[in-house]
This record gives sequence, C-alpha cells and structure tokens, in this order.
Amino acid sequence: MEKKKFYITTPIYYPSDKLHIGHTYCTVATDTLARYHRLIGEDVMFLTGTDEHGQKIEEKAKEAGVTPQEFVDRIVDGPRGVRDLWKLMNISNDRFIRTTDSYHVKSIQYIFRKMHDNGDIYKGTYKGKYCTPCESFWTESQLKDGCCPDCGRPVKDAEEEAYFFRLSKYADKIRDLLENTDFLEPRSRVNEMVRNFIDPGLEDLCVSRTSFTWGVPVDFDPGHVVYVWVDALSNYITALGYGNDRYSDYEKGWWPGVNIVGKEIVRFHSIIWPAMLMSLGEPVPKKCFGHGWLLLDGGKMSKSKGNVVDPYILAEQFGVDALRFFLMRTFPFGSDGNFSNELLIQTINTDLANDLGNLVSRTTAMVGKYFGGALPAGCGVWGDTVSFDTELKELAGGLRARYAAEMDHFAPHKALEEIFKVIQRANKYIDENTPWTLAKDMEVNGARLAHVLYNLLEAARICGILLIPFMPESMDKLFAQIGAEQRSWESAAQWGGLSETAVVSKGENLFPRVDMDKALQELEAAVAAARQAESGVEVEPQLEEKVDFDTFCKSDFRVVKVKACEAVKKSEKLLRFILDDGTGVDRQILSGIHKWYEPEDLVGKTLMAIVNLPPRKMMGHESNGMLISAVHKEKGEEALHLIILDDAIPAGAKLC
RNA sequence: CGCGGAGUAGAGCAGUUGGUAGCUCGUCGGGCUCAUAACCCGGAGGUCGCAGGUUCAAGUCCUGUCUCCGCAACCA
Repeated sequence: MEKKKFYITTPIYYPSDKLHIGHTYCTVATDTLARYHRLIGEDVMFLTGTDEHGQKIEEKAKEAGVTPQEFVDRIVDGPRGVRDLWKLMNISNDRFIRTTDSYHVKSIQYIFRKMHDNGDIYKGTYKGKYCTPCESFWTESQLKDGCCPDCGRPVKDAEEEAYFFRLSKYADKIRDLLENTDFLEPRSRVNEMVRNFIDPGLEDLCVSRTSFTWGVPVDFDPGHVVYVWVDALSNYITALGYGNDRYSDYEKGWWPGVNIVGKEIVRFHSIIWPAMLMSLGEPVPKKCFGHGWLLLDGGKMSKSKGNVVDPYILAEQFGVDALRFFLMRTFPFGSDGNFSNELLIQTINTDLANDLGNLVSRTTAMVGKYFGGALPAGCGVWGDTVSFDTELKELAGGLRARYAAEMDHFAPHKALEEIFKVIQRANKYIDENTPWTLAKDMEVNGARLAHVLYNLLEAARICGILLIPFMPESMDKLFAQIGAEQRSWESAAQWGGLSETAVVSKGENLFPRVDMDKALQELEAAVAAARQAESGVEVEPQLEEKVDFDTFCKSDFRVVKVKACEAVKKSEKLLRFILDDGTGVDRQILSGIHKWYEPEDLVGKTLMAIVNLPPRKMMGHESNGMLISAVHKEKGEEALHLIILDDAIPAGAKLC
C-alpha cells in the first residue's frame, strides 16, 4: 500500500538581512512537524527556501556595490547564511527553493500568463506616491511626515502602468473558505482576516511593477516584472514541478500541502494565495497555520531596535537540540511568546538537565552499578500488582495517543507537556521504589530491583521515541545509553518494547546543567564579538593609566578654520594646512590624512587642533600642532575622521 | 466609535466545549542519597484589570470601562 503523502512548507524568507531567531522558530517548528509525520510512517516532503526578488534587495545590493544575484547568493549560500543556519539547526528539508532558480522563474511566467489568459490578470494603472530621487513608489502609510521614508524629501502623486489580479472576484469563495472550513488556524486568525480585509471589500491586487527590474520579467510585456505575490506564493507549487520540467511531484499528488507561516503573512497566505490557486483551477492548501511571534521585552524584534537574537550564538552556546526544544516547549504555537535568555537557560535546566537528563543518568548509573550494565532476563515482568508500576505503565502506555492528538492539532508545546508528565512520574517512581535500599539485599530484592530499573528504561525509551522530532541527535544518544534498539512509532504505544537484556551504558550527560550567571555573561560577550565581526569595527582599548587633571589642562586645544590646504609634494600622506587659529597669525600644520581627504574638500572647514605641541619638521615643512581625528579599524583597515565642528564656532575658541 | 491580541500568586506563563484555579522559577519546611548541588513530598502566596449581567454554577458567555501591545493594504 502506498504511504500517505504529507507536504509541509515554511514561508520562503526574504534574504535582505541575516535571519534571526524568529525565522528559526518557524523553521524548527515546521521541521518538527515534518519529522513527526515521518515518524508516524507518512511519506513526507518538506520545503523551505528564499524569496529573493524585489526592490529592497535591489537597493541593498546597490548599497553593497554588488549585483542583486551576488547579494542574495552571499546571504543564502555564504558563510553563516540561510543554508548554513538550517544545516546547523538540523533542519530536514527535502527541498530548498530560491525564487531566482531558473525553473521557478519559468513557472512564474507560465502562471502569470495563464492567469492573464483566463482574464484574472488585467492591465491597469497603479497610483501611488513617488519619490523621484529614489525612483521609488510609496504608499500613503509608508510616508514619514508626508515625505519619502528613505531620503526624507517630498513625494508627488504618480502613476504607472501595472497588471492587476482580480482578487475581488474571489471574495465570496475566500470568505466561505475562511469561515466554513478549518483551512486557517488558529481559529482566532479567521476573525482578523474576515473583519479586516474581506468585510471592507477585497480590492484587486497590483501584481507587476515597472519601477524596478529585479524580478521575474513578464515575458509578454517587457518592462514589467512580476511583483512579489505571484512570484513568492507560487513557490509552494513550483517546487513540486508545477509549470516546469525540473520536478514532477505536483502530478504525483503531493499538492495540496500544509503552509506554516508567521502571523504577519497570514493575510497573504489565507486570502491571496487561495485566490490565486482558484484562478489557476488548482486545489487550495490543506491548511494554513499562522504561528505567533517571539517578542523581546514584550515588543517586536527588529533590526532598528537592535534587539534581534542571533540563533547561531544560542545554538553554539547551548546546543542545537536544547535550542530546538526550548522553542517548541516554551511558547504556545499560535500565540506570541516572550523570548529571553534567562527563560531559555531555565528551561534547559529544568526540563532537560534536571528532569530528562537526570532521569537517564540516574537510571543508567544504577543498571551499571547494580547489574554491571545489563539486566537479567525476565526483568520485564513482575508477578504482583504494584500500584507504582501500574501508574507508570499506564501513563507511559497512553502517552503516544495523547501526544499524537496534540501534534495533529499543531500543538507541539502540549505534546511536550504530556511527555514531561511521564518523565516526572518516572523520577517520582524512583523515589517510591528506593532502588538503593533494594540493592542492599540482592538475594531477596534483586529481581524486584531489576524490574524497577527495567520500567524506568522503558519509560525513557517511549519518551525518547516521541522526542525524536524535537531533538533527533540527542535521542540517538539516549537510545545508545539505554540500549534501545526498538525505536519505532508502533513500539511507542506498547509497554515492553525494550529488550530485557539491553546493554545499558552510562554515557556523557545528555544535557548538562547551565550555570545561569556564567552563561549570560558568555552570551553577552559572544553577542558583542559577533556585532564587531559583522560591522568589522575595531577600536583601541581604553587606557588603564589615569592622567592627572593638571597634565590634561596643559594641552591647549583650539578651534581652527582651514584657510588653505594642499597636498605636500612627493608625499603620499601629508596635507599642508594653513589655519586661522584666532590669533591673526596663520598657523601651519601638517597632517598625514591624504588617504582619507582631498585638500579641496577641507577648505573652509572648522576643525580642532592642539596648538602647543613643539614644532616639528616634516618633508621640509614645519608643523605647529596637530589636527584631531577619530580613528578606528574597519575590517582590518584603518579608518579616520577629522573632528569637524560647527562653522558657527569662532576660530581660536578654547576647548576644555 | 478602524481591526485584533493581552491584562490570572513576587516574576514568567497554562487554562479546548462554563462545574473545586494550574505549571516553571523564587520562597518556607520536610524526605532521600541512585543521579547532572540534581530527585521526591508538603506549606505560604491569587477578590483570575475594573463594573454590571446571564446561569444552580463564569477566569471561561454577554454588556460597559480602564491599561498595555501588535496591525492598518500592495510592506516578504
């Protein structure tokens, strides 16, 4: 019999910047679901990727002085880029789509044409606010004080020819989809969509632009590029081969799939995307699940706030599985959650180190200590009914069903809660049975002790299987320690899957405890180092030695105005300044800053100089003082900026 | 009256279909020593933002009100 197909996707991320913990959250969640569906025996296709077109990327690339393709290549394929991050996080995606992939481009053109031919895409006029110097269109809401948000200059009404998608035509069908099916989850998002967008009336959607070129060209109308909606959303089917020859999985029944998205893009995925599919005559997705956001200090994470959390740093410090686990365990999937390093560490310590790790540790240690690493045959059964045994077995035996119910409803946090109830019960079971007391008389209690330990190992095995989707690598280690060969989904529903004579070996701690204070400090240092590496900015360390006030006062800093400036002949570095220092007598200073400034740019500037240094000759010219600059290193290169002061300050003013 | 979310023990959060208010950390006390100073038990601590209403019964439904936070359309 053919296995059931399960297709699941993350959004395709926009690589205009490095990805942060929020993207990681979404991808880890999707990965966990994908791994869960593999575990239960389904045939799984898991897609993620990047959305690489658009004006913003075009601009960013221009700033960086590279082509858009080079720019996105660097962020996607470069070191510590998108692919590296998913590799690090142990993401098990089967495919990775980039909207710049040629097969995708081909499909988009096919899709665009198809929707054009069936009358759902028509040519119209896009009206907006235009900033001429930036060559950018803006919406009313994007403007800052009525001006261009980029350059601050005024904008004017303008229009350009553009293609539109008849979104309005599908309003009723979309409303029905949202209100009368469980297509969109969590349910709370339905209200939001309907009341915000459907009720006021759906407008047709602008799906092409002529104001930038970094996109999929409309093949039948040169000058137009396909705007984000059609380009990005279609990735979920082009990656299966819809409209291209690269893959042939669309026909094989992989579509429809499940789209996992962040709440900020639920609108596009629950309204525009199904409408596009309706227009194409294709089935809408099985499900659109909008998860919540990770907030920082109760607010949104953003570059501008400077509070983005770098997943690399966290994974490197605490381990990939611990980070994956934390993300899934702590935040209800579907609502927002407050991220903090303290919470991360606390979760690792409580759940992973104290409860799960310690359970395995103490159990395997006892099997080693009392039985030399293998329990005697027959330890799996115990004649008498002992209430402790029964409780543990029943709780663990029913775990798989409770877990599956939660996972099937996109509630991984609740599934984990169920698992940890069993783990906690198992720890309690140890106290109830006091194995160390039993061990005092092995003749009498040896068999009972073996049974107790077997039950503990078996509980750990069942929990381990169900934790595979969350922490695949750590569970391999766990199984190795408890000697579990039987790791199947089927065996997780039935007590007793562990061989009675499994070889148990106490290995390294699965999850070491984290020292909160120490870890927080290290984290801070790592963040600072990363920030420096990213910007490449290095500054000299501050001097430890103190200078006494009188010595400081002896330095005479003055404001000077540049009357004339020229390069010193035969010198690479030196510039010769004629300065007005307020005394009425010109002062000449030489400064080795030609590398950073051209002489003509400095004439008339108001600068700062120390004027009581002893005169010194350079290249035959006498220098009477020194111009003050700010210096640092950038990516290993020395950088220098003269201290340029307000021209309103008169020459000769003393700085103190 | 643009839309939506949140306001529950000192902190951070859970609470599907209304029926004794839970979890983690912290705190106080006890137990145990196999284990990663971990584990187990117990206590203290909440008028579930505020005010009304429906109901035998409301954190959970309805109305009003205050505070905080997102979003507000072509922006991924």
